Amino acid sequence: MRFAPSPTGYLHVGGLRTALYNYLFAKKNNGKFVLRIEDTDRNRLVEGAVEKLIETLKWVGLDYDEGPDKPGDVGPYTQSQRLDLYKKYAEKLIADGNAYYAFDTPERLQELRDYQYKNKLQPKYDKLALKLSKEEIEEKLANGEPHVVRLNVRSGEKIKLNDIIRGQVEFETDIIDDQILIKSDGFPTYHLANVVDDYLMGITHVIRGEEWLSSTPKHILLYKYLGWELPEFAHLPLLLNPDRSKLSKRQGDVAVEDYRAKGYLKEALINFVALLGWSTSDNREIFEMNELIEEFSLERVHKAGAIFNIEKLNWLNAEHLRKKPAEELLSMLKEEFKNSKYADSIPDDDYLLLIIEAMRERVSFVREYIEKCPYFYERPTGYDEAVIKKRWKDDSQELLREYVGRLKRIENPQKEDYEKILVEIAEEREIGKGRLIHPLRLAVSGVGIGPGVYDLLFILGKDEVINRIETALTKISK
RNA sequence: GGCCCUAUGGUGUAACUGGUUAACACAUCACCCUUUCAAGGUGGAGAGUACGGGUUCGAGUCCCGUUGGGGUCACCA
Repeated sequence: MRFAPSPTGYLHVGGLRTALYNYLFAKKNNGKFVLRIEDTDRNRLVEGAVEKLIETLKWVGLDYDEGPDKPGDVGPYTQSQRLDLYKKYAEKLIADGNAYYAFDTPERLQELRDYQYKNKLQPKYDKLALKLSKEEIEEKLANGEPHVVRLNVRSGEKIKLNDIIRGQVEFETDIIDDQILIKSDGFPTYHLANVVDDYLMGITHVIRGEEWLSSTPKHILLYKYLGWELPEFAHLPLLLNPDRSKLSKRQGDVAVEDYRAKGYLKEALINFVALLGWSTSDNREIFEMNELIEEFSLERVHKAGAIFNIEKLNWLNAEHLRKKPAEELLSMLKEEFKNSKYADSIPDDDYLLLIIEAMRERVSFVREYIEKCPYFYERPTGYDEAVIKKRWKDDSQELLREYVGRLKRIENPQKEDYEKILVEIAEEREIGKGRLIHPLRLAVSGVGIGPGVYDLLFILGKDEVINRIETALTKISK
């Protein structure tokens, strides 16, 4: 198996899914997963793209057995380092009459296309170069005339493809163009390079996006002309924008790096992307990587394109986040703190651990451990007006004073103590606990929502609670 | 436009080789729980399976046609 991206700067989520399916299939079948860099387009090279790609792949946990930075049996893994190989096979194709040199100028090709377009003809190369005599070719080559190598497609044949996902697909060779195999700069095109490499690297299953389906017959022809056995093909459905067009940058984030930066967990991203076009018969939703490996099968990949629905990703993120052990959340949270406004005063571990448990069911992202409960890290800067209006009663002042009074008498109060004194007051005065709970929460946190009050009070601690209530008593009025 | 792929609620999917009122999850709404907010639980609304024919006792599942969507037609991958 292999994942063969071109280094254009970032890893597209569609690419992530392709990589994932390849990875899962390889792991499931005890095969190898190879990373190959397809950098044969010199015009689109992006500085540092390969490193970035590798880093991202590493982050999501798709480790490959062999790749540019992980030498193995079938290297090199970067196409620009395999040029002689492509040349060798191109020459073999030419020698066998299955490919040929062509010397057409871009202008002539453009004119040809314009003519064909105007006359509603199939746009294809007209095989003009095939009329050249052997001597003419020799001479042009000797003169160093710019040239390409084209695939010689005979018309009137049928190419049958048995796609694992789509079943049998047929193409007429008449509509297949004499694809350029070697460009005039000496680099191969994707078609040649990918076939040569897949064969030489022993790739048994080609799993790639559906956008490759229509050029597959060209690849099949190459295998045939080279006398090589065909690999299995599986063309994955595309990932779509909400308007059903191909997933693009214009309508949101498409780079894995973007989602990482936004705080999505790799577990959630992997889980989500796995479910875009694949499912188990019981419709299970939550998977860890090892479970995906266990369950995955190409036969259960859906055929139609899938819309990238961010709401479900958010839900999955919350699910995976909640599953994490406290220790792991702690280190992630501390990392998050470094980039927050509290970077200079990061609370100690014990304190954060309490918050983690109190907030666990209330957050979907790590950063929300900070954003959703700033009152754990600083005193309220104000009090929610709507909550004051709704919860602050005539007796609130007095009740809170009473609460503070009793709290002061307790040495080292535990969570139960905070509850006990509240219940006592409520019972003695024959009022509902809510009469106390809501003003208390407001006084101490400034807002009307959050973890259970007793948790809240206990975490803040006796001194802080007393201090905050006293401050609130001077500030809240109605 | 040619060729190819494709079509189940708003979204992602399920429904063994055709056989009960088309299931699950996300989102949405209501209720319960917790005197908060979440999480959790329960229930509701939401598709008669793009449309039209046909085969069959019976079709989301098979066949034909139509329509919609997508991909591809580069010296890009």
